[in-house]
Amino acid sequence: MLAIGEFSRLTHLSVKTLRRYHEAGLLVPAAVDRATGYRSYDASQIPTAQVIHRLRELDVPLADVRRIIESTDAGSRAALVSDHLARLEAELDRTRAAVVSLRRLLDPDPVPLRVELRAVPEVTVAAIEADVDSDAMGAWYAGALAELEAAVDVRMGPAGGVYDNVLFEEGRGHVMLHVPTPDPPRRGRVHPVTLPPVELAVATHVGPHDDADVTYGELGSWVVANALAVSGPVRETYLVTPTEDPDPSAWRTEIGWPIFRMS
Amino acid sequence: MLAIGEFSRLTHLSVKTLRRYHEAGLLVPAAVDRATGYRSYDASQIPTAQVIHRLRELDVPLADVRRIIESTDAGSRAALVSDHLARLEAELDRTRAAVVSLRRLLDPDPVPLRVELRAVPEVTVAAIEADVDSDAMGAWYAGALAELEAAVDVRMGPAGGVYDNVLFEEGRGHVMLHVPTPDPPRRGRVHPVTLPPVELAVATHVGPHDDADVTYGELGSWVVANALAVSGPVRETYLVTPTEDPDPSAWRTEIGWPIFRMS
DNA sequence: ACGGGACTCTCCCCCAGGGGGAGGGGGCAG
DNA sequence: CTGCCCCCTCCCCCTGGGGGAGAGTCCCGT
Repeated sequence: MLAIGEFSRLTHLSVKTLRRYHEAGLLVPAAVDRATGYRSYDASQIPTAQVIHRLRELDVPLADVRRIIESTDAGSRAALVSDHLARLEAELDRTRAAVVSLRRLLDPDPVPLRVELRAVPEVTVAAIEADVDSDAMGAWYAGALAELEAAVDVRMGPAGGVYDNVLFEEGRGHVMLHVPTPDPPRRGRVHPVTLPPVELAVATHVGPHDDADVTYGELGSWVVANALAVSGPVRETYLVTPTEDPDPSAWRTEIGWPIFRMS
Repeated sequence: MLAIGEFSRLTHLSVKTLRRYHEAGLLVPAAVDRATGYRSYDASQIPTAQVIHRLRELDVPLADVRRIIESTDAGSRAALVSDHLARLEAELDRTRAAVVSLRRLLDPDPVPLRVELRAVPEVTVAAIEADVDSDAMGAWYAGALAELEAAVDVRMGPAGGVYDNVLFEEGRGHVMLHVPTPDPPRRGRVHPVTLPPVELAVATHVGPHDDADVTYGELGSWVVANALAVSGPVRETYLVTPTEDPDPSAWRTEIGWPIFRMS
């Protein structure tokens, strides 16, 4: 049996950290002296400690580490681990996108943005709606688009989306994905929605959605500079989507902000 | 001029976060109403906000973000940014190493460790010593090894290291890198050191140093199982180093733990 | 049997980088 | 004038630790 200090030396985990893992139920000492509170570890706990160490290096939250450690079944453990590796992959993608976007932002001569005013009439579409966390948007978008495409026979134009502003302010909000079609069906999550007419300031965003906020910002500057004001949820139109071109740099999204004139 | 809520919508930064950035001096509103405390932002601050957003996505600390934002010179700004990108690269390397090591740890049939007891006589070597943070170890090791190799003409064996145990417990400790040579010189940081004789439990670690702690743990288990105890700093011997083979999976390090018999 | 030093215990405060919510003032339209 | 929405500050919460105080324990040597 090993005292906490020896166990610390053997695992390269600090004494503080070992105590915290005990408290969290992650790595419970093989024995705790009732009288003194002294923790005793068994040498057989060293491999577990090292798995925890590796998972923490990968920024796996302690709660998830516990799930992995406690899963006795090798299969479910492997599944949990590969879940997290997939999460790391996704994070890496986001990091790459942020680097690309940062370079563009620091580019000394930026591409000027073209903004167009457009009056959009009332239209009835097939839509799917939900309240979504912004970090779950990617998955929701893919699923909803697939369901819409399966439910709609005749498409009369590109798909679009309507995004509540609180989504961007608070990370969660009402979103709607829609496809224009005659006589929209009502099947599964798909149902008809009538979009009200609006006047939009429209700019086209080229590239992956990760840096759409840059176009949002430029659009916002333009709106402010032209003495207009924003009212209501953002409308997006997907001109080129992953379905049509797998290369993210080819994607084209129209971003339309409902405006009214500040008289 | 924009109220904080509008600015939030335009930049996709939450109101809370904007206030925090104001407090941190990162993004100071163009005007603050003396009487009410209301913050007003100018549309020209949107690009700055987006650069900050990107840098935070890359986990750049707020203090460093401030340095980047405040550097008016485009050259020094680019240098600061690429510093952080290099840091991200290094972190990515560590993540990759952790993934590899994790897979090995979860491997159902692990490679058994061979441990050898070895009596090491007193020896006088050319050495460089320092107190080092464990996250600065890599850089320190490379620099010290280069200086040692330049200072020593005749090498009588592979280089070695002596590592204080507190380095692993507290993340900082005394370390020594040494090369056996006749008549050790005294030049720059290099000076002669006489290493006392010890009895070592020795195991060979194959692969990059990132998962050396796994071998440490196995060695520790063996030492405990054989009713021995550890005393004194760890000794390492570098049999195959990056100098000899650039492939990390070919590196070989002997890890030796000074022991004494618990009679 | 008794020091003394090394070890361990709990408890509290600190950090970054935010989020949640309370409680109170400001501004504008109906 | 009265809602209602916006904004303010202030405080506590989260994760995953680190630092240090003050007190109790263990064990070795004498």
